Amino acid sequence: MASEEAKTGKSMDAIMALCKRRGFIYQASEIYGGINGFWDYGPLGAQLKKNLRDAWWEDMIMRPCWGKNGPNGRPVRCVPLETRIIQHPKVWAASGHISGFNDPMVDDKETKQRFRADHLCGLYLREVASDGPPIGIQYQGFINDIREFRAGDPELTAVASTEGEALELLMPQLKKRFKGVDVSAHVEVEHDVQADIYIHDANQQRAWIAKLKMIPLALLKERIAYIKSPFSGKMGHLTDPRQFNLMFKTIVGATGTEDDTAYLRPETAQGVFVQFKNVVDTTRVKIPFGIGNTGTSFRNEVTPRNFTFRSREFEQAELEFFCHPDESFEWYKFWRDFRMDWWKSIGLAGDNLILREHEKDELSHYSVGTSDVEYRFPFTAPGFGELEGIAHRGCFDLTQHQQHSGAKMEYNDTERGEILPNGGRRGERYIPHCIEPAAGLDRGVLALICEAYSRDESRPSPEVMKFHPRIAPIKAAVFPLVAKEGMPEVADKLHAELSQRFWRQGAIEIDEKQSIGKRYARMDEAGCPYCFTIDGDTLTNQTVTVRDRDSGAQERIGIDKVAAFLTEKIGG
RNA sequence: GCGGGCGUAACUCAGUGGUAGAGUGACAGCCUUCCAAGCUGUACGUCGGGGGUUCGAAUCCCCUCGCCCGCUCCA
Repeated sequence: MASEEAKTGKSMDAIMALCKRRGFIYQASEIYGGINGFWDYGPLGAQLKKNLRDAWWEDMIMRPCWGKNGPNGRPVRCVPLETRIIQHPKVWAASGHISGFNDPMVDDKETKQRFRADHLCGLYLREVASDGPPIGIQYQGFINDIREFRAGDPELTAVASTEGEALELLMPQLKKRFKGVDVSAHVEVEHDVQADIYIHDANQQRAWIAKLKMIPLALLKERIAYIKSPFSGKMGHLTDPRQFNLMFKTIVGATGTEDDTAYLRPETAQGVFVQFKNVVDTTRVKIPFGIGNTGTSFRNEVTPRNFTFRSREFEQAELEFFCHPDESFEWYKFWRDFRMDWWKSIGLAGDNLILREHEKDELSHYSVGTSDVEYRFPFTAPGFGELEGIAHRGCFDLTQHQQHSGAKMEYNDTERGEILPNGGRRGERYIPHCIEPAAGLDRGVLALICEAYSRDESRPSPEVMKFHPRIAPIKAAVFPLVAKEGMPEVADKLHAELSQRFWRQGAIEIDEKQSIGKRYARMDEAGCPYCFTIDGDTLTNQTVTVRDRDSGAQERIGIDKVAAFLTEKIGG
């Protein structure tokens, strides 16, 4: 805790206490003891999150990139879409989520590649010296090699779902090792769980050298440190096999059985890919264009922790931006940079926000580029936690769905191809590439809260939530300095006027209870940026004081200028 | 998943076998002409939950749930 504060100046315990006390975030099902990995938003948190979601929607869909041109020199075009949490189970088979997340998985710690533990095949090389048929002298060299390996430890490994596949993958390596010996011709697949591999000497004498087997889970668990990673080729680079059940199962239909199993989506993106063809066919969009989709997703996180950071139910704001393959890298860079600017614009400016380009070996097999927008949360400091990933997904997803569903995902680009005699274009058919800026709204809210939280011991109310005015859940408060001499009536009138004008953006509060200092303090904790106070002078000269949350400074403005002042500060 | 810590009022916490407390906050009233001021009063407790030991459990024991931290992990 102490080190946490030293690094960010902020205590997560204090932030969580404030979130509870002021109604930003509550534990889900708290009166029943809570439920692991789920959190609810209180009134202020719900409004804060709505403001964040609205900001995303406005800046990504309604007026993409604040009206800036894309790398093609034309305005960025995006349309919204709303797809279901529950999709046909085949969607998740096509996307790879079911196979990827329902079986014991092993990761290569170095290359970050993950694979099913039961797909790890290994060649077990035997102790040739102890038994087995004699082998010609010309092979002495590799026999010595073989002796270096202990029986039972897979020497060569591959990831494949059948032995046939594994053999294909491993044979080139075997040939390399047994240079000059024709190994492949003498592979005998005995049955579908293992294969024996032989070599032949010059006299056609056969010698058994290895057994290819799926590595049993028990062995994997016990000897994981001694098994070479099929990716890095090094021992000790594989994690223990672990059961991942990241997909949330559910059953569709009132009388449904296991046969009616469906899944709650782990990401909103697949709904967009699945409807890509419909959007193209029915809305006159032209590539390049984006499809945005916000909504709730579910993952059975292995370790939900760090307040709301890794919740099992969370909301995403994802844009799938489709473009021609040749232009995809330009768009990738464009979106990466814009998304960084966007987070800065709503208050995450400064050293706590970074853009991190993934290393090559960190990338998914289909991605040519991925960046994370990361925030230094108090609980990640001095490190950072991911807010948004901007991924170049290539044509992977559309291709997967084309293969699994049989639906053509090709786009007919009528602005490309050779020029025809009539001046038109022949057109070009291709599966578009996709750039995906995928933001976590709940993580965004948490980052905004952490960034906003500040303590100033010199103030009578030390805790202040310094939200950017655009996302602050309470936009303004109106106070009569004292609850008499006609001030409450003037305050009521101003409050009604401001509410009428700004209700879309957030709450406008009014408060006449207790001392003025206490009322300012309450608003500081809630993150309300501006307080307007009606005092004795108001009654004579029609001015009010505006108190700035962050500085505590006051200025006087005409009561009829308050709405204009707020418009300038909070937009709208 | 492993290890450690914690769980008592809305918040922060005291209470280690004998009548559940304090400060803050909230609410109401008085007062108050700019920063959690003062006075009076009020409300708020499954002591995380369940079981056990005991004449008696917030307190001791067992189980369980939740949160935090470290390791691990985060497609």
